[in-house]
Amino acid sequence: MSDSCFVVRLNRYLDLTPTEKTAIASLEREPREYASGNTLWQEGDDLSELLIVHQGWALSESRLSTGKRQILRFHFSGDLIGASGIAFRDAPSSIVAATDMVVCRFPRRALGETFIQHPRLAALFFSISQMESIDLYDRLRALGRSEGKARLANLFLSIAARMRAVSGQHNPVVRIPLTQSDLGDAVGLTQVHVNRLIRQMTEEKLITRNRSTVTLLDEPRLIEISRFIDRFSSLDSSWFPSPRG
Amino acid sequence: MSDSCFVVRLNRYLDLTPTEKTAIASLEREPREYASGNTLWQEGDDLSELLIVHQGWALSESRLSTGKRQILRFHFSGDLIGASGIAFRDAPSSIVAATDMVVCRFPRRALGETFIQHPRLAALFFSISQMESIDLYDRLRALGRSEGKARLANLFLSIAARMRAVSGQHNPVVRIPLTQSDLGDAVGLTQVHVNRLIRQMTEEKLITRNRSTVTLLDEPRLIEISRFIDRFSSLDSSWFPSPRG
DNA sequence: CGAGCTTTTGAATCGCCTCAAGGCCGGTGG
DNA sequence: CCACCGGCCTTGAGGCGATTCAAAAGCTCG
Repeated sequence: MSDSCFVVRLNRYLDLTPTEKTAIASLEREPREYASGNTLWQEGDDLSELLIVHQGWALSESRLSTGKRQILRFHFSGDLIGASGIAFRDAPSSIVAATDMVVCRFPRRALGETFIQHPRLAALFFSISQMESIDLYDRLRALGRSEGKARLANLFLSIAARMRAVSGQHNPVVRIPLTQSDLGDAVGLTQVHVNRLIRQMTEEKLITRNRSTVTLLDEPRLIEISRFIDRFSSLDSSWFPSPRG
Repeated sequence: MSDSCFVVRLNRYLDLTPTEKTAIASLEREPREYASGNTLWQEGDDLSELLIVHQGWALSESRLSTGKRQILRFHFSGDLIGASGIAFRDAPSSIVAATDMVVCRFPRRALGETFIQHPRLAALFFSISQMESIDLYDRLRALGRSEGKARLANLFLSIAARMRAVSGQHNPVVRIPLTQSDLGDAVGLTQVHVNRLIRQMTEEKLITRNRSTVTLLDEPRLIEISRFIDRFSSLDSSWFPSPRG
């Protein structure tokens, strides 16, 4: 049996034992497909399952009663979706497919069993969730304390960093299947202003963008503008319990 | 031995067994004191210990190279500080005492042992960290998609909600030992503008503020303005493993 | 009582928003 | 095969929210 995408993802941070791999793989239920634009679940829905992204992109978003939307996070291959709702019964945000997707389901109750049988995996889950918190810190700082151009630069760099961590390649061309509206809702700007900023950044030879690809032309300057810090490179597992089995 | 403040905090979400309580309490090392304004650690410092707030307020902050500051989180009694840095060796943010404080230290390695011995506690740690992620989602939404007055209203309400969850009391007067600069750095506004907004909100009889207390005069309207959602009331532990010992 | 914070207030400016209209491009149906 | 339609992108004009700079007026503590 070939490794599931979740195993591949977790294995990036830790050398999983065969037992651990089997344990994780056995949690994944049959995959399900969603077409681009579909809603996987909505804010407030009751969550009995978590999802693991097999293929495609999803984004979690939340709407204000004014109709405005904030995009909270992007989910790529190997990401666990819904963990942030595990402390509550209800989903804190909606999940929407940004491209066609394949996701595996993962029963929520199974998580408890995993915590007992595989403390090292529990530690890994905990660590990954902390990495995501740090990612949120960085975005908070970007939204709170930097202007439009820097916010966009930060967004492009952080998406690129995550994609590159998965692919292992360092390509200046990044596939970002988002409209200008989406970008705006992610960084707290209007679509119109995103358009103007992208034009400016193009004139300054920082990036180019067409359709769903963004090319990072001048990464050093993008990093300088946005004070981007790449967090996703390594994980400190020195405090983890030792593996079983 | 009386319950440590960390036990009290965790016990709010789960009925801890005596064994679990002992396990947690034994992790806490001798307390240490910090005066208001002191820095407990700085962005980039090597973290070998986590801290638990015994008394007082701390805030985690991060500085841009422009000198601007973003306050990322507030830490109250019972909060675990530094978990977000556990995935890495280095602290992602600085911690500063907002009042005089007493904190207990908690060796990072001990966390691994706890995960083995007490899977239910591991699940609880995981859940609490997810609650904090959701809190970050809410702040991200506030910073990205609402204007100044709503951001401040949101901040005041969320601090009040957390304080009330600890105290069990519902008092309109909330002690918030922060300057206008601090408030600005938390919600992404300048001190000057925070001042003007507070004056407006005072004129509209939404709040009053002097020194380090804020009085919430009209909570329904504050909630309406800011679309505040109180997340910290309950925890879903239905998926937790059963207790040992 | 003075030093050093915090707060208050004004004036000018800028970043971003809203409203609005038009252009592009791909897909669908006649 | 072309006409049309709906999403997306582009661009302009005007306005508002928030910033910067600046200066003065409390507070608090030694």
